[in-house]
Amino acid sequence: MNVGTDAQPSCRSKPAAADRGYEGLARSELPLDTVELARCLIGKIVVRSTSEGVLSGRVVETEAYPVGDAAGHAYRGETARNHALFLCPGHAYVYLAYGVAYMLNVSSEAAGVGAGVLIRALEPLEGIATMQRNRRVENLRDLARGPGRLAAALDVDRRLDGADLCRLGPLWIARDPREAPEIGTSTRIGLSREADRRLRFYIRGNRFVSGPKALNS
DNA sequence: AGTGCGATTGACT
DNA sequence: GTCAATCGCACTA
Repeated sequence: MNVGTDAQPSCRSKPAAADRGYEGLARSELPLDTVELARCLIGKIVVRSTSEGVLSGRVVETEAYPVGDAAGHAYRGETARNHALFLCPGHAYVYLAYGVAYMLNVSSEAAGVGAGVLIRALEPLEGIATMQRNRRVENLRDLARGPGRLAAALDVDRRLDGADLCRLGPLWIARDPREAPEIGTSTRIGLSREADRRLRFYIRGNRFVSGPKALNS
């Protein structure tokens, strides 16, 4: 539980070690601003390192939950559950939605300020066979299309809440050498409050993006 | 202590 | 397209 929250000097970690050809993202490269971070994370690579091996995928869809957003979990202040949202940028906030699916978020804003970015979908890259086993699904397109599916594919749950994504470890973020993708914008998915804000970002035309057609144009 | 309700998914009509 | 599953949290009393 709560990997990397208390004991580690988490806001000053040295980043950027390379592993398996990926180059880790330094915390200094992450925008403090939640919406900017949501855009920045598009096209980055999430790397999950386990005893089974390495799983990875390219981020193709995110949603921002900025300061003052009534739909955000930090809206009513800090609690035991949402503590990780109040860490400095680049920490994992993982929670269980609907009692059914884990959601992987990246903390944003300065330490002490609660906000974050939900990662909603990945294009699977490495460890596809393991992801297929984790998800009990064969179809590549369905492996990590949706926030709960993504977490299941990567074997992410509350154990990784608070993990520092800017350090090599069980879960971290890397650059993608590919050219920057074209990013689309839409309203967020599955909300009743703040439903009209266009805080969802995705790679245009990417088949691993979740959500209805109407939101993916 | 009890209730309502999700940042979803998978099964089914 | 509809809908139940399932559980932790926030809120009321």
